[in-house]
Amino acid sequence: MAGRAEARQLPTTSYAVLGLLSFGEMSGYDLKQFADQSIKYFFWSPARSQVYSELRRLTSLGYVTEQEVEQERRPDKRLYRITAEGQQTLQEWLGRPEVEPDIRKSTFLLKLFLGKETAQETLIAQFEERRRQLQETLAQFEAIEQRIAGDEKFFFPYLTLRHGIAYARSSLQWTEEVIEELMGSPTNRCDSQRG
Amino acid sequence: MAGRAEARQLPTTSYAVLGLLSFGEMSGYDLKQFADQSIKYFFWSPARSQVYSELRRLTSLGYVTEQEVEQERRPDKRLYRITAEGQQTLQEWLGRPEVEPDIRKSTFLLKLFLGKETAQETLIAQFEERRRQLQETLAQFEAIEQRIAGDEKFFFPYLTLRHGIAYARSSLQWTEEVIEELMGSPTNRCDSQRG
DNA sequence: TCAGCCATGTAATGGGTTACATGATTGA
DNA sequence: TCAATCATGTAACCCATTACATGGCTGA
Repeated sequence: MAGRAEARQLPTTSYAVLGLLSFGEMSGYDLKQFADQSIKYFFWSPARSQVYSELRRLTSLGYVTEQEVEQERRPDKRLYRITAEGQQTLQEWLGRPEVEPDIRKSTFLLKLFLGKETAQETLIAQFEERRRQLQETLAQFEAIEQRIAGDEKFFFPYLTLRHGIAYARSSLQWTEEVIEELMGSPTNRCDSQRG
Repeated sequence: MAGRAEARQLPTTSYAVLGLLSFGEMSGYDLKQFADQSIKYFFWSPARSQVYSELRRLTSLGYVTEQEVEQERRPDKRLYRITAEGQQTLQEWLGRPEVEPDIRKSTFLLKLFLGKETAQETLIAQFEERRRQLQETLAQFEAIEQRIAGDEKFFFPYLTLRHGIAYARSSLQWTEEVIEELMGSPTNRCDSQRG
């Protein structure tokens, strides 16, 4: 079953799921929660339905096995465990030398790019909201940092966290600089309200 | 035609196209090139086919008009121009107060998160490649900066560029710190080759 | 009583990519 | 001669989201 020859390559998302399962046996529900507390910040926050269909695919490929668990006071669940073949597939992927560039989608920066079409007060208000969000994120990250810093078990997650913190700080600084610039120039460039 | 009542809301990508057209009349081909030199870095690098289908949609909604242009030494082309209704739709979108969080997808950080499954030399090699890419990007950005700094016409694009530069620098610094840490600890944490 | 957690799924839709298709002109 | 640029499109595929569907337990 699942001979490796016909293996058309998997989407990155599949490796993400496989990777999360390398931390231990989980249900689909657990997996979604785990993702939302970790890789969501730099990779992926899956829809519930996708988690379950992804797990079915990995099962059919022989990369994970499922085990039904009956519970009394909770709905029954299925626990998924990575197989040796899954481990091997995961490590092969991790070991590939190419480094793919990041994908980013920032509606905020898109709107800024088109800022000439926007009223200045509106833009400033959006920047202030952005600043608030960044401060919130940064605070969350720093709280997590305190919990896991120095813990060998979370060494690699900790490194990604530090990346997030560095980004939040630098982005925050840029935000504050731009707010000052926008406020310092009283309606100088284009008051483009024509509607 | 295109009464606004039935307007089910557009995907962000449509506003991106509309926004690029607010810089002036263009063909689909031009638009793709423009995107690849600007918003690609923080929002979107479209497939050719998507550009054309997006333009057809905007045309059918009345937000842009197309004009066929015959050329002698080049294939004929269609030039697209934003309409007053398109302008209005764009500005309405730009003016919305909510600030959507960014979406990021970094395969690199995902692999780092799962670093316990990876051989240390492999990880270091990937980091060095990452550093190289970041240096390259940074150099490109700084070259663009020299071209457009101070130009009123590109004030808002310039702000987004500065964001990109700040990010590249901070990310580069983090990268170098981690490389040193990974090299400084000679195979200390988990030599996890079990395959 | 009511929100929120636990737990899993199906169906419909659509955004976006890849592959396929065409073909003239320009410059190395 | 061969690659690159200019220029537009169709068809197939699929990843991913949203909406719909179910239902018991826990704690405020």
